[in-house]
Amino acid sequence: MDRERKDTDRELIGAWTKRCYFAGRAVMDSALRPYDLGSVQWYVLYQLATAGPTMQRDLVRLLTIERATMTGIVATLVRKGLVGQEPDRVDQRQKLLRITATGAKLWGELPDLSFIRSVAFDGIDEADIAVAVRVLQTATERLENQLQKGTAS
Amino acid sequence: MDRERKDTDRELIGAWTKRCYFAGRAVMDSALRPYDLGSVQWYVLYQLATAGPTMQRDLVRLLTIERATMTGIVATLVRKGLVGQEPDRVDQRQKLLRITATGAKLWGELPDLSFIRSVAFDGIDEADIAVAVRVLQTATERLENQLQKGTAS
DNA sequence: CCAATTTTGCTAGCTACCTAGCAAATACGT
DNA sequence: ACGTATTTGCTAGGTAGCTAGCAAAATTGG
Repeated sequence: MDRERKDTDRELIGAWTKRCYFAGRAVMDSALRPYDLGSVQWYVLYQLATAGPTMQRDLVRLLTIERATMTGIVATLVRKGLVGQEPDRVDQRQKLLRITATGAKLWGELPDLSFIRSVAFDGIDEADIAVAVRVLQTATERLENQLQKGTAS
Repeated sequence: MDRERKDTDRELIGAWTKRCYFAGRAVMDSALRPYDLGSVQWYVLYQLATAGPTMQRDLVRLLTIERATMTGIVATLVRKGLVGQEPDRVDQRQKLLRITATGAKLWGELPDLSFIRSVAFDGIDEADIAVAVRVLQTATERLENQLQKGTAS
């Protein structure tokens, strides 16, 4: 691999990272559209259906998104009647989320989404995937670190 | 690498792709916030400052986003007075975009953003980056393909 | 030359992300 | 016990993405 190729990959990786993220979301969104569910709404439902009632702030940590973002997603699910939200008994600041009967019924009707991962990665060398994960993880950690420094000023 | 590790990487790559994309955008957004510019607004300005006046629909293809998304971004830049938008002489459907004097002035004041790529990828083996690009590109192409099929039904 | 099709950009309405700043509740240190 | 932190979730306002459907302009095929 010559020098030019190297430079090109460094320039391309950002664009492909973005495009891959949106392509995956597009397939997921399109599979969920008949059920009027977004990709993150699906994930919240998955968590509540699978692990049982969960504190909103724990879900924030699981998804690594901002509290304000979660507020909106939960509000949508509550409005649709799929999720219940009530203050925790002992810590009144926290909200406990719990899937409703309607939510559980919908969850049971949803298609299996594992085909998405298969479509994307079947047949790709597992070692290559491991390398990709390492690169993405390293870059992410450095960027998040940089953000701390940049914001701290 | 054992079987468990393999499965784990396949489960992780989606999450890290998303997180890496948002981490990069966060650093970019934070560098541009003092100038009241978003990351894609920056890219449009970059294109117009570097390559000269450009047709809106060509920019749509360059960025691989939807026409409706571009409409909004251009509207914002026009509202801020940084970009001019006028119908093309020969094809009245198309809009020609051109950086304004104000836009060019702002462009001249913007900081160099190449530090972002350096922070993220300096010191990472170029061969690993190449592998990551290949994995992301392959997955993206397959997912975009799948979307065609899923939508065509 | 004209009808049908394609291209382009728009609006409306949605998801999902963010920051900034607020208020209430809890935790902590003296 | 009490004042100061910190934690949690909220609102407001902005960016960037999407689909669906419209209207105008251009292209294409008979």
